[in-house]
Amino acid sequence: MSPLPIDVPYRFPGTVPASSVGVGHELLEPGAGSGHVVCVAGRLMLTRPQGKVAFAELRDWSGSVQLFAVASSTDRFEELTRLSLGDWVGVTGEVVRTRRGELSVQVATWSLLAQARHGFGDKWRGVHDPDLRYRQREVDLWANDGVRETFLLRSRAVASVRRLLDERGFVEVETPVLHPIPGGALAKPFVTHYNALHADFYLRIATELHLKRLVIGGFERVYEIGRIFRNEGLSPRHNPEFTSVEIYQAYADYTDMMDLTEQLVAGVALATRGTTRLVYQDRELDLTPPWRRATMAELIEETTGRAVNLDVGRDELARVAGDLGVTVSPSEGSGKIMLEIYEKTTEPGLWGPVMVMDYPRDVSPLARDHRTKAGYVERFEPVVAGRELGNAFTELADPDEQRRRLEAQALERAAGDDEAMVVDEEFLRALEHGMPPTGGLGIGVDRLVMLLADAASIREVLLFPALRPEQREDREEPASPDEDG
RNA sequence: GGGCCGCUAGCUCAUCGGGUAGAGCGGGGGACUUUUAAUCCCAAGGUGCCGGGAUCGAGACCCGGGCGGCCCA
Repeated sequence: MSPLPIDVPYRFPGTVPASSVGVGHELLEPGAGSGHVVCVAGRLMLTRPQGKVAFAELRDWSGSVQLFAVASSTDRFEELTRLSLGDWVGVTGEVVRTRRGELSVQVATWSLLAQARHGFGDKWRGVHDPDLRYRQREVDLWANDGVRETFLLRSRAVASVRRLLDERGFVEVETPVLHPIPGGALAKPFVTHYNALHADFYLRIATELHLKRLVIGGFERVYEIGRIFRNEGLSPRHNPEFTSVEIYQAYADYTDMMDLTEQLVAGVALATRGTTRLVYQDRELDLTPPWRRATMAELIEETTGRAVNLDVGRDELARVAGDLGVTVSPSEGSGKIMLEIYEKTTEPGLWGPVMVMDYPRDVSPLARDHRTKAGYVERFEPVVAGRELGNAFTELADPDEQRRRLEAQALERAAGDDEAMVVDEEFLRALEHGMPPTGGLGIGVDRLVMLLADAASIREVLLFPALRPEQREDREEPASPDEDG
């Protein structure tokens, strides 16, 4: 490429959005000028030089507008026609309509704002290689239609979650990401080292325990939107770091959280898509409240025709699991077997939305015993399109019972379950100060956005999804990081 | 970890019953005073992911590895 003399200005003030240029000029006749001079800036995405005139599509965040340049009236015309696709320019000129009727900015003066040394893929087909799209999202955003709209939708979805919760009197907080012991969920953590404390710490696997401590501290309605880290595999539905919103409401139980779930999800759908009746992966999905509510046992029986519940006993559960092709290890108790049967046979086929209620107690160490059903807890998961969108309980507030549950977890951990919880004395001490009856709800923000954006893969809704580090042959291995001197 | 699919020019993709590689776009040069993925002309651009193997001959076939996608664990 012939290097152009670059004299990039420090600022290019006074621009208007490209998509707004035509506003007020709808009646401009083909071939006519408006007398109205505007500044626009963005990238050149198409160029059509024609000798002594030239056309280009200038695209900015808002959309695009055609640039029209004429050798006799455009500053440095020849230089302008030598620009490459992807170059950033700022132009000043009159709003006109060309003879063919295209509303345009007729360039009078212009500045090169940045050069694009690399292309943005095929100008018609963009880039398709998933690795390239995710690794170089800055390219994907320009090359492929719809990508920026997805992330704009995500931004609006998160904003509407905040607005809906704020309207209901919830207070947004931020709690630590680095935890001395992992807690609040059954998951493997990432480990890091805290130099100042000479101790290993864990990236949080949930925000649950700190938020409950805030309820104990008097935050009766509290929530946190934040990044969660789980040291597990990558898949089209899983990214090791993802975003959750966890919500706690004092004096409420899980039925209240079901109401809140419906209202929240439907509200976000309305705010971002204008409707609660969506299409997800070519299938209708109606998020309009109220959603169906059914127990796990009912749903398993609907799907399999078999009675799967804690009353039938472990041996019978294990037998049914075998019949259904679900493998069970000898160490698993009734609750775990029931959950596995549900997850293997029933959940993937639940299109929903449906509130799946009443989980076995021994797989739910933070939820309160069901008020009428022995062995179960008051817990539900909202399930949409065959996967859980969240998780919610009537929270366990009794410190003695919580200690027993955590000690049981610790035994399972000692027996080799590295997703089991550990006893968190700080949390237990907080519970001893008294937590009122409380409902808690967590929603996976990424999965919610997938539904709204009709995205099949979580990577489509994460700007920079987790990827293996890029192999660079032209670069040495990074030296070990220096200790802070 | 297992199965299936893929990896060819900067991008998107072809090619073939094994005979040493093509197009469009982009980038470079040129023509063009109203284009809309402008058009036309010219030239450049490839260790066919890497490494082995059978073959007179492999990008194609076989084996191993790498990376990616999907499915399963």
